[in-house]
Amino acid sequence: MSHISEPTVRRLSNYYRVLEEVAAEGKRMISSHLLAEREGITSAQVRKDLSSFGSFGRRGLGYHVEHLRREIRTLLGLDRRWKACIVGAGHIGSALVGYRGFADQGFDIVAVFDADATRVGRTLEGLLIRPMSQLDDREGFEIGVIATPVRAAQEVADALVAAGVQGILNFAPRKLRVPESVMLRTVDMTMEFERLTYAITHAKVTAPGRRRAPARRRG
Amino acid sequence: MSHISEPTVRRLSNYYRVLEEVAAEGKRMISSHLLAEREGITSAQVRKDLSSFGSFGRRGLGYHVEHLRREIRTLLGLDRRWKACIVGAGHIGSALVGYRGFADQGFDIVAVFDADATRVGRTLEGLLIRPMSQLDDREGFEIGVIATPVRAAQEVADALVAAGVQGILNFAPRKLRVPESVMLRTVDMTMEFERLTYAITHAKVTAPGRRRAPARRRG
DNA sequence: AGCCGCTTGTGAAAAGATTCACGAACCACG
DNA sequence: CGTGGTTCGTGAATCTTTTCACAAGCGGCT
Repeated sequence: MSHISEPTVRRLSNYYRVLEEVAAEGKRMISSHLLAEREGITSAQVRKDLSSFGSFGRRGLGYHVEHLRREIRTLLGLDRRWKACIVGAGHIGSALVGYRGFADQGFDIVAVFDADATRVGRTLEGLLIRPMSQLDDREGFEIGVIATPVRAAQEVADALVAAGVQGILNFAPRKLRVPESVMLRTVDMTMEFERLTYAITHAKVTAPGRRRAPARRRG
Repeated sequence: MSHISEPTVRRLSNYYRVLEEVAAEGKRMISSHLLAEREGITSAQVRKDLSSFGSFGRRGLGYHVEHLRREIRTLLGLDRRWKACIVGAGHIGSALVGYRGFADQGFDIVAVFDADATRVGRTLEGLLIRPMSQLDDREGFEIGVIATPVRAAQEVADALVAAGVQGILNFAPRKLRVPESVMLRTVDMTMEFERLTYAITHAKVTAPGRRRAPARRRG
């Protein structure tokens, strides 16, 4: 486990998702080939990815679904719960507070802050919207979510850093500056839209050579 | 412009964002070095990316901000408006309908559909929530957004394809199958969370061997 | 004009990621 | 116990992306 690349971590999440499905289907073991087929990648990729963390499979048998699932769970840091707060109670903030997917993966949203005095005092999914002044290091937030307009994002990031968070999930479409010790991920939905319109715009004029899917293995 | 890599398109969006900021600051020209600095990448990367689409800069001067902005705008397909519909009027769907960032980039959400009869008939930001049965090819939607629970996602994708969309933006955490002619982008927020917890979990171990820990400051 | 300080565009080199291919491990079964 | 049918783990090869480094173009100045 000398160094793990970004793509590998992304795929780890995908494998985890597939393993949950496969477990629900009642399978005990799964081969790298089957796992790969579900993800549309090669089996060698699956084995390389997993082997960079340890030797989880058994030759001739494949991977034990439940065991591998638990290993990945631990690798991703999902074997515990995370205490998070959301800053910004607008459209996106509201959606995130209500999004079940987060709680399901160990993400406990325990506070919501907003700079807008007209929102403070109301509740969101039973959670009180509190003023920014109350965002400090006394509650031990581990993760902060930025769901504010872009102009407030850097300021909020600074406040979250001051509050001692270990990681920030930023939904504002701007690169933020945080200390190296604080992990940051920015999810820019506008950018996803742009990547889609780029693909649509350029798909039309592309010759029928090699396009998206790298390999259409089975018919 | 033989073939453009995914990372290049992603960075194109970033450059576009920076150019908007720089234009707002009143600058006329910008060098690859300055552009790179804002993005935390190398200037060679910027030049390579841009030069793969054409020769937009001037030696000795840099890039003309307004001109480059327009070029990228066209490249990304943002020089026109896109007619989109959203399927799923839950938390995420509601947030997307209300999100100004989309309209600002040329994304017109003209319809919202939901399978839940109790939601149909209500309005969201002044937009009527309509039954799935009304999702067909008569309104010429170009882009479909999936904001439904994961179990409905594939079915909705099929319906969107049948309705003739050219691209799908999927917020359900599952890989979907669509014809090659339909562009698909999946945004999995749960995965972003997992990547963040992975980073936090593994950052604590100060990479033994690789590089000397420069910062031993506790955050 | 000629020189200087900059900056782009781009082959070549380096770094990084993916795929190939094969030895080794494993179970089943006679 | 040996043979056959699987499948993992992994070095080597291939493919992709990034970085380097430098010729060529540009404006300004003398």
